[in-house]
Amino acid sequence: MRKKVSTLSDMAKLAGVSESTVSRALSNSKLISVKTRERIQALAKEANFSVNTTARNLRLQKSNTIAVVLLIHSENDQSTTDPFILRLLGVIADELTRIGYDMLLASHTSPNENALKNYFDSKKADGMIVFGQGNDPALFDHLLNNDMPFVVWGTKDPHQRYLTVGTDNFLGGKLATEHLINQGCKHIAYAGRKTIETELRFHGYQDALEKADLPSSPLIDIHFTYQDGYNVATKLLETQQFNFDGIVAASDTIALGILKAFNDFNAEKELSEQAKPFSIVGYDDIEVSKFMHPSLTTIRQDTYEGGKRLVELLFKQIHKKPAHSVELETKLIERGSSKLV
Amino acid sequence: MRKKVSTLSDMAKLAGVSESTVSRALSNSKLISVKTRERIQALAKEANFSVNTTARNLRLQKSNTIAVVLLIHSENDQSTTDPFILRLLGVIADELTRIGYDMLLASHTSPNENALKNYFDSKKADGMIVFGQGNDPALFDHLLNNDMPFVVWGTKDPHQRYLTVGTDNFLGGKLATEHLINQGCKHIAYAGRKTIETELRFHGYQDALEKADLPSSPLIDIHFTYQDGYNVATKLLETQQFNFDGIVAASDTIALGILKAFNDFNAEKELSEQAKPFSIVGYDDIEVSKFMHPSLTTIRQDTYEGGKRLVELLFKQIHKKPAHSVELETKLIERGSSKLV
DNA sequence: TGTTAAAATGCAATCGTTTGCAATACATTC
DNA sequence: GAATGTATTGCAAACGATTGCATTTTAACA
Repeated sequence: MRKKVSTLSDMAKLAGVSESTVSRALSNSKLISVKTRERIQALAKEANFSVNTTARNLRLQKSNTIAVVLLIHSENDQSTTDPFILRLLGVIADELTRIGYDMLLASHTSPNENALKNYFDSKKADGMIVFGQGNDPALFDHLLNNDMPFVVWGTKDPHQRYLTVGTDNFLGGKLATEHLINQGCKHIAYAGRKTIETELRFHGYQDALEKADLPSSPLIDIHFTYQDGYNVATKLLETQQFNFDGIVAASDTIALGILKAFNDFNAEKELSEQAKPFSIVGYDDIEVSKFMHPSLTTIRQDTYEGGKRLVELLFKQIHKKPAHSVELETKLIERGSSKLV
Repeated sequence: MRKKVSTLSDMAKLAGVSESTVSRALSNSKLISVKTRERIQALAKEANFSVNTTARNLRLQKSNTIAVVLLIHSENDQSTTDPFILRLLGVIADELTRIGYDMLLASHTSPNENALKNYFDSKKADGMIVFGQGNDPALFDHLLNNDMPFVVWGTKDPHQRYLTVGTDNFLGGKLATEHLINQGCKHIAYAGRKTIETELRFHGYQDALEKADLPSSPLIDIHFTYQDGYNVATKLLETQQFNFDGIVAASDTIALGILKAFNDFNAEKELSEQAKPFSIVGYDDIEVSKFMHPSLTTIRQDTYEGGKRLVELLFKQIHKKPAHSVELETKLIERGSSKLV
């Protein structure tokens, strides 16, 4: 095997020209004659040479990398487990790969301004996509003040100065609830948590009930996981506190957990002791929801569209073009789980 | 706002010392007196300074980054959709973050040796974790020959010289099949594809049947998605070719797709026309499998353990320590879906 | 063939760190 | 106070690419 050529200067020697010429030839500059350009490109391919991105980035003062940051706010906030978030990450990865950018994935447990800012200061990333708005509205101010490009997945709020991509959570909560009302449900509960990102879903739920003159129950506090949905619902069932004919779940995972708890519970009971069926609507439309039996009625948050828009919006900022938060279509997907009563 | 200090030289001026001193102080070198060291560190914190990683990496000839590469072999091989892979990615991201490394995520549609090698040549990554062994055994040779550290998720094979982490696919297929046999199934089908990674599952299936003197059917070709499981099964049901009392599915997604097809089919038919129930075992144990009704019997591939081992094994290589492929525990998780007959 | 403009190439500075070595400061001892 | 040794610090050369400007080559024309 020939001595490996790993730098521009190696290539220069190999081709008998200067480093500048090689550099220009490889970037297809028309300063270089077509003949030498092609010759050098062929040579590079043959020698299996590719420029050192680190050096290149240093010189160009950019990183060609987008940081995707998961802000973890509590023990139970397992973003790296959530199928919806994971799917969204997959889409983003595809998008970034497509346009030639690298994706840097990191999760932060106790996020602070500097941790985020550091991605830019240390020139690790040219832009950032953040999951988890959290409860610290000042968290993003540092970034904003130094105009570092970033987008947040989540709810748009007039008070926030940063850009977001997400569905209309108020509308989502409302659509879900209205649907259950139309199905004839009278005692509708809301299962989930009140995070900044999802609080509006709960308000949408309350609003719909109010307009229909139906009572709203206090929120059933459940983390966004299958397991917690299952645990909490099981407890309610066992203590006979599970007396709803409709449930609005803050995520599909929660909804599926609850459904499972219900099925398991009834499976072990005599007919007389069984809990009564109920209708349920989820949120997200993760892929598996369609394949449950009964399939899950839910509010779709289109992951493909969402991922694309996040990237698109981020690059608008990077290129200093005008940009506005986007609200994805917020749509009820009607399936089997809401026809159980 | 004071002029922002963004380089070592800025810091040097600020502190009234040389760049070298700042550099050493920040890396806690004992060459620098404790007093100035602390002073400078405080100053850096206050000025919100952090070293430029790009420059640092160039100088140190490393990237502090691990590339995670998804090799996509066909249109239908949607790794970025697969819940099992996505979950594994989440674990890896957590692990890498924990030890202070960045994770670079990329998918490649038409992988070739150079595309992979390029991550090292261009100094983008110090190591690589690969998903998708594919059908080109020579694909990794370039990497091996230039001893670039990488690990592959998948099946261990004596012919392969590279390191892998994964379950014992032969055993997995066998356990799944034996379990169905023990449940009394007589006509057991295998649903999935024959990729390098999973071919052994099929052989395990065949082996178990052979040992039990039962006939094996030809493989039902299904891509590793819910949807394809659903589509193919539906077609079989409609053409009355669905006459198995047991199915070994090559993934949980396939299994769930099939179950759904079955449920949907029977829901629209008269009792007399309904397809007969069957037992089914999946593969992976994705989280949702536990929350199906009936819950899915499956072969667990522990994602947490798997992710940790991948990272661990990779770093053994990076640090030039002896390393061997690891085979994760391959275990049948018995649940409801295999007691249907 | 000589002159001039245009095309192609090369020189050298720069991006922000780290680190071997040289240089300075300080403390210690006689 | 001189001499020695030890702690601290600074100088300057890398790391590998890009690019404005200077320089050379080529082409074109008289």
